[in-house]
Amino acid sequence: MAPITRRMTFPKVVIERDADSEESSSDEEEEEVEEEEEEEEENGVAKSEDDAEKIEVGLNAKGKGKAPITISLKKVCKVCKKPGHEAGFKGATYIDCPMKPCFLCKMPGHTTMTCPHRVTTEYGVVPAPRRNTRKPFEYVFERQLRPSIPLIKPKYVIPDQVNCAVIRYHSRRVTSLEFHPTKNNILLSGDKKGQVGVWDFEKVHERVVYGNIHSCIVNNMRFNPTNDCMIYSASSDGTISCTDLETGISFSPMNLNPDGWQGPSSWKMLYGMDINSEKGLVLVADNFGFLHLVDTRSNHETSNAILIHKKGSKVVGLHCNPVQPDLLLSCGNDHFARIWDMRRMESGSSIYNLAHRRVVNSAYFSPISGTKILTTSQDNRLRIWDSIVGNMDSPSREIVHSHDFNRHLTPFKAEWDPKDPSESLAVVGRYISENYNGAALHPIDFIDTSTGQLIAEVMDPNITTISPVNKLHPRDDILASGSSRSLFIWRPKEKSEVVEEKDERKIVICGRADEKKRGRKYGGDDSDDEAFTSKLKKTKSKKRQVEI
DNA sequence: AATAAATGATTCC
DNA sequence: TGGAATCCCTTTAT
Repeated sequence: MAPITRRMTFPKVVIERDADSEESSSDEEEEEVEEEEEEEEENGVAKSEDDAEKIEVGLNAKGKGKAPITISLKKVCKVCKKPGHEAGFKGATYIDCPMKPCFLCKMPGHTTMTCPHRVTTEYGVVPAPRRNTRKPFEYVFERQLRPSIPLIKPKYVIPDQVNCAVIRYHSRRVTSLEFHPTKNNILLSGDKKGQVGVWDFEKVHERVVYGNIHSCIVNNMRFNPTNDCMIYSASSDGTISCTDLETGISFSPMNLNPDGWQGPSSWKMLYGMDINSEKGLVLVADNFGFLHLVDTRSNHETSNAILIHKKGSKVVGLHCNPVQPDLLLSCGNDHFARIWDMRRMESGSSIYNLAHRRVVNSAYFSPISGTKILTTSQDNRLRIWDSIVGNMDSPSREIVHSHDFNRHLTPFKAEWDPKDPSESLAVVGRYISENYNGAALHPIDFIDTSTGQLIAEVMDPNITTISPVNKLHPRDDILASGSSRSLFIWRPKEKSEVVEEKDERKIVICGRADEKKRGRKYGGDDSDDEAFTSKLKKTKSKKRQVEI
């Protein structure tokens, strides 16, 4: 092995193993340890006989004259740097550092393994006991107020099997998804690089990627309510683009960086965006706390920007109420979601301010009545705010759920199922992994927000990456998810039951324009690959697989 | 196969 | 107040 040849040139090295000895580890030591880590590599499991052991390595003949270098080699937790335990993957199961608060619920005293909120692998298990603030008379009250509430919850149809996919469709990770408002089989996808994809997932191979619409992250996309062919997109390049999907030709009704790059302190980015069709407005919000309005007819900014969140903070989400066009919901990095009356939009005039403990990744009105709000916060909690039953001082329910990653991944956003008449089903990707039959997978969770129950966790052994971006189809039982650079379409399993052995899922593996041609994992060339299953299974990641 | 980089909120000084 | 340091389950390319 390489280390041996390398050591030939080194002076005599003395490695000291003293896992049990009490000695504060200094930074310099750790640097050195890296150098000789191979000694322990072979077996991740602690070998107790190695403790307090001194190893001499090196060439005595050549090392003569030079002073031996002594290296202290201790088994140390990579998280807290303390000896006695180790955090990290053991096979497909992650072992937490016990010195840190729970990675899931953030409370001290236990790890995710023993967390009362831990999601188990069985469907429908209540993740945790949690307070129910609603008294019985409130339920009666709710029934009187909203007699349309179905008495019996409909049975949820969960799209839980990958039906088709485009692998490596985008050149960077997927950041936003949108279904076409009328054409049932068209999915729009935006990525971190600014590209926008249009995919006909019924005819799996029909796909287009437009690369010249934005220069960086596509944060949000909306169809023009009066013209199905046109989309608006908001990007971190500071522009809104209006693009004709047929031709790919676009123009920018708004550009907040007309003078180009003047440094990070002045560069404006657009995040939250929504369209108010009643008022003919595109609403966008930037990374400095401001809301901007663009008239959809003139395609020009209508008024001055309004400060709606803490000055200098990112406003990541905007949502217009589906029933009351005057109501606007915003959320952002100042740890608040805020409700506004569009008729009186001025700084500080929000009707309600919904407090969170961390950044609020998303806030959505419930899709049918618009009376409930679902928020996703980086404190690992989903919250439901019910304007009819509860007041807006505190959420009517908090659901602990793992989604707190804030770099490298697109932020997680829990979204309502637009088809659920009871307005309770929500979908959200999960960050933390679970050992599923020896593979560490990150499922996509379906949660009944009225009970906090995990209704379903969907996953596929071929998808080893996290799926932070998820969208439920407005009419069909279809889930679209963006995982890293790939797109997946899920349908209910029962619909594909006929083909149990012969898997008919369609996967298209495509390269990208700027990708270097080199040996490909998935074999073949950039052409489509229908018989994906066998190939994918051969190449699927082994890194977190354990022998069973 | 090992590693670095991309990248963003938060904390600390 | 602002810049630097820090941070637990990533993903990708080299």
